[in-house]
Amino acid sequence: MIDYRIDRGSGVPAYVQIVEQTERALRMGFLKVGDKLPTAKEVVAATAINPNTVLRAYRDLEQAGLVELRRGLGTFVTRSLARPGAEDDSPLRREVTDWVTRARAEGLERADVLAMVTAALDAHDDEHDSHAPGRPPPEPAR
Amino acid sequence: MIDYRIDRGSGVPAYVQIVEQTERALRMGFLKVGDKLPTAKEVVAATAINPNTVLRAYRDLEQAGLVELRRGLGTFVTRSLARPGAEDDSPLRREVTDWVTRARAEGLERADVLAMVTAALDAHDDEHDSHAPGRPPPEPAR
Amino acid sequence: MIDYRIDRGSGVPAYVQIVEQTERALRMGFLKVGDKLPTAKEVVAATAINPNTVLRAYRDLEQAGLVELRRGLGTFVTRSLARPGAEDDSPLRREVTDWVTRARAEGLERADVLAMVTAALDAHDDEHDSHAPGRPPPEPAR
Amino acid sequence: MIDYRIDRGSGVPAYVQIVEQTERALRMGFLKVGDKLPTAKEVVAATAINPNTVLRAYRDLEQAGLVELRRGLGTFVTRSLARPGAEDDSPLRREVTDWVTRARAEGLERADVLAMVTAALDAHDDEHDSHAPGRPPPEPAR
DNA sequence: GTGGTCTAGACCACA
DNA sequence: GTGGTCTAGACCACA
Repeated sequence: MIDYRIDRGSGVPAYVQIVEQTERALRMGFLKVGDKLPTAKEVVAATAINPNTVLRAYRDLEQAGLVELRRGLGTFVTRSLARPGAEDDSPLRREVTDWVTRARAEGLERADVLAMVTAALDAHDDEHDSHAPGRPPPEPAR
Repeated sequence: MIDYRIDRGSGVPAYVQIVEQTERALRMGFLKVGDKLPTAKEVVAATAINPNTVLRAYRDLEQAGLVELRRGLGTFVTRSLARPGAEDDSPLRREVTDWVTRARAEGLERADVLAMVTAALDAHDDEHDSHAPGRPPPEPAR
Repeated sequence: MIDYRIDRGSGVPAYVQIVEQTERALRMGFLKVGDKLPTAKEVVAATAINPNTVLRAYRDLEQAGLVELRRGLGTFVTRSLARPGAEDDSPLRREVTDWVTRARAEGLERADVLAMVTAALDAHDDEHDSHAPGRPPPEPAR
Repeated sequence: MIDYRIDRGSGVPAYVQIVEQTERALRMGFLKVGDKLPTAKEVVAATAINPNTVLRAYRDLEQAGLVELRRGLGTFVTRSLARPGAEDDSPLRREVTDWVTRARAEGLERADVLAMVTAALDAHDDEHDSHAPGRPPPEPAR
């Protein structure tokens, strides 16, 4: 069962953190179609956030077509975001695991690692089609 | 000069996005001590957000000891977060650039790439000291 | 400006009523792209429902791509649902106005009128393609 | 036998949908005094909702004086809502059937048709007695 | 001033 | 028991 962690000091709304963590789990295949998300009550017990906030996140996921809230039953995954290439035993996965291990061993913090990857993504997307999926295009000035 | 990109619709407050992007640039050494941040006016022109929002972010950065707001002059970096190991020409950088290129070539989206790295970080930190810097510790249940 | 009316005894959630009334106004062209919806405060003054409930409705409309919530500014229509054929001066409009007038004159209640139209729609859609847009297909038994 | 269709996703509670559909059938004369409603079991088979939900709706209809629940026998219509003017072969019925056919032929969706009729009703009732039966009076501001 | 998040708590819908 | 709506109120983000 997915284990949400809410970082209360990050400035990112709690419900956004739940949505993001759920989407990541879907992309990684950690959550599959039919899987049950934790009940609001369980999330409350684990994270000390309010059940309304959990439901707000689940509703957003529902409107994104990823889960279904069934009253009296629970919340269930209805769509996968799993990617070929991101499986547990794929070469890319093995490589990144290895790379992260070395980065951490060299003393880099979690934030350093994410900064390096983000920088690599930015550099890549600037060189290629800048409207690659996932990177928000620059906002036009109004 | 750092080029902020605000993703309205991400749910993350605009000022948080500015702070995060600035910190990443500091970690990567893209911004160095003495460098000038864009003026609020320039950011407004580039992102269509309100100058107050930019100043809010700069004040947060100032309180974190990273920049200094000099009235009438601008905002300047006062502390580096650059890491040995994250330099432009370090092996880790070359490897991650290469890895990202291959991941993108295999059709993975930006979000997939970030999900894979986050998963690798989570797995690593769970195996080692789970209170590694940067990863918020689990909240205690109340 | 659109004038919401909440029927508290209908069993239909208040936020759904706001969403439905807004969509109807968009379909009729009563609301156009760029138009401002009433502020939450104004709706509260007019309907005695809670501002959170209004915002819940506006958020749903935003996720449907119909409006944009701009903090500090208000909520604005971003997409029209206006239909050729439904304009104020179209033959269909004139005919239905006339028909409603006669139905009411014969003593039929609002609910009777809606029941007759719904019945006519059901009959029509059963004869033609039953998956015509707007009518939910029968749910498969599980 | 009346054929209930539950639109999950409409935001309208399932039991309200059953009540509304039953009332419409009574207004149209599709259901007459003495007619039997489907058993909860039959509705469950057709709609995949829980029998308790069906019973909840039937109890509401009973309290409205429209049906009677007879233990072991079933649920029976005890009162008609049929209206002169709404019969199958009335001029108003023929006209609305014709009008709906043309509206659909012009590409209008079910929701467009209902929006047009609702707009016509609103316009009519605003001009005449605004407390016409069936339209909820405006809520007084608090 | 306008929208946004979050909470606690009441009550409801559904299984 | 699980999700859903609504409220009042506190505090925040943004213009």
